[in-house]
Amino acid sequence: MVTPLTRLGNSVHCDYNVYMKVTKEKASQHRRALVRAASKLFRRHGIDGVGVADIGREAGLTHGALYGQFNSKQALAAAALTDALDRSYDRMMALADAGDSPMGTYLDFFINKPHRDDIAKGCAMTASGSEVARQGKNLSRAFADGFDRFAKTLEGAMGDAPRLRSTHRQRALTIAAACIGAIVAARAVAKADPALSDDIVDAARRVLGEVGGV
Amino acid sequence: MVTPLTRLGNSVHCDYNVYMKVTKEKASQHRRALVRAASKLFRRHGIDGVGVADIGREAGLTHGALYGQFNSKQALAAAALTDALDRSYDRMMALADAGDSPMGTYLDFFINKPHRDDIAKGCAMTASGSEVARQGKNLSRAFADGFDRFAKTLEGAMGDAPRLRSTHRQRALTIAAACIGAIVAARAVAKADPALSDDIVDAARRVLGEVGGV
DNA sequence: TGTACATCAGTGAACGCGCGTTCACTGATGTAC
DNA sequence: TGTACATCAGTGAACGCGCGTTCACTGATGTAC
Repeated sequence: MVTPLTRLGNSVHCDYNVYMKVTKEKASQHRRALVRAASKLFRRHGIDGVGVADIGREAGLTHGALYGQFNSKQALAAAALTDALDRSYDRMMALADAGDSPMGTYLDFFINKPHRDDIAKGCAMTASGSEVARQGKNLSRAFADGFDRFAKTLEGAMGDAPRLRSTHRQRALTIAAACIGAIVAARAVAKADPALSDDIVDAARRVLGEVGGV
Repeated sequence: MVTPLTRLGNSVHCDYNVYMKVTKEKASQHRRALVRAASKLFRRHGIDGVGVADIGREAGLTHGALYGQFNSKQALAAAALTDALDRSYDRMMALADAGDSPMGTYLDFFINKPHRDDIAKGCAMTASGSEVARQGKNLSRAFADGFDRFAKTLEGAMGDAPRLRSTHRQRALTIAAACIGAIVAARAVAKADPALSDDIVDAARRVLGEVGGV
C-alpha cells in the first residue's frame, strides 16, 4: 500500500511508465494536429461542449501536451478559429480563380445545403458566432480578421446592377453578416422545420445575389 | 459524528430543516421566475455556460425546484427560448402600432447598438443562434416558431420600392436571417474592432432598409 | 362550516462524472565541446 | 566526427471544482367528508 501523493512536500510517489521527447518537426506537427482537432471539435460541439481531453485524444496526444503548446484552452480556441478561417478563405479563393462571376461564386460557396449540414467542416463564424461574443479579446480578434477579409473580398466582387443608394462597402458588410445569419438560422430551424430551413438557404442565395449585383 | 448517508439500504440519515408547500399560484409564479431567470442567463452566458444552480438562485429557489417544474435543463431551455421570443415579439409589435412605416420600425427595433450591447435583454435568436443547431428538436422548434413569425411580420411590412426579382417572402426570410447575422457579427467583433462593429450595424440597417423597400 | 388527511412543490444532501489546469517526471533530441 | 549532457515536448496522476440529476423528506395547501 502506498500513499499516491504526499501533498505539501517535495517527496512524491507515482508511476511514470512513458517514453519521451520528439523532434522539433514532430512537435510542430503535434501543434498543428491540436489546432486542427480543436477547430473541428469546437465547430461540431461548441467551445464549451468540448473538453481538453477530447482535443488531445482527437490529435493522438494527451491533454497535458496541449499545455506545452498553448497557455490555455482559450488560447487554443483562438488559434483554432484563425486556422479554420484561413483554410476556409483559401478554399474560397481557389474556387474564385476558376469562375467568371466572383460574387456568384462566393455566394454559392457559402450559402448552400451541404454547408448547412456539415458544421464541423463549415465556416467557423457560423459555427461559433454567438459564442465568440462571450469569449475573450483574442477570439474576437480572430473573428474580426476573418470577417473583415471576407467582407473586403465581397466588396471587391460587388456588381452595381441594382439601383441601391448604399455604398459597396455597406452592401459587402451586410452580405457577409447575412451569409452568417442565413447558415445559423437554417441550422437552428433544421431539426424542427426542414422546409423552412431549405427556404432560408434558397432565399438568401437569391436575394443576396441581387444585393451583390450578380 | 454521524454518517451522512448510508448508501445501499433504505435507512438514511440527514437533516431536513426546511418548511414547505406553496399555493398553486405561488407555484406558477415560481415556474415563471425559473423561465425568466433561465432566459436571461442563457442569453448572457450561453446554455452550456449556465448551471442549474445558477438558474435556481437567480429565481430565488433551489436547483431542485427546477426538476419539479421541468424534466431537464434542456426542457427549461426550450421554455426559456419560447418565452424570450414571445416577449421580444410583443415589444416589437407594441412599437409598430405607434410608427407609420412598420418595416423601418422593425429594422430600427432590431438593428441598433444598444441591442448589440445588451445581450441578456436582446433577441434570443442572436444570443443562442449557433448553439441551438447543436441542441434537441424542442429548441429547434422554439427557434423555428420565433423565426417564422418574425419573417412573416417582415413580409407583411415589405415595401416594393427596389426593382428586385425576388419575392416578398424571399426578401423577408433574408432580412430576418440578416438581422440575426448582423447582431451576431457585430457582437463577435466588438471587443477587437469596435469601429468595424459599428459599421456592421449601420450598414445592415441601411442596406436591409433598401431591400425591405423602406 | 369544521375536521382529517392526502397531495405535491420545494429543499438540500448526495450521486457519479468530467471539467481545466498543474506538476513531477521521462528520455530522445540537439547542442557544446 | 564522437561524446557528454542540458533541454524541453509530452505523459498521466492528481488537484479542486462544478456539473445535471436523483431522492428522502417536509409541511402548508387544498380537498373529501
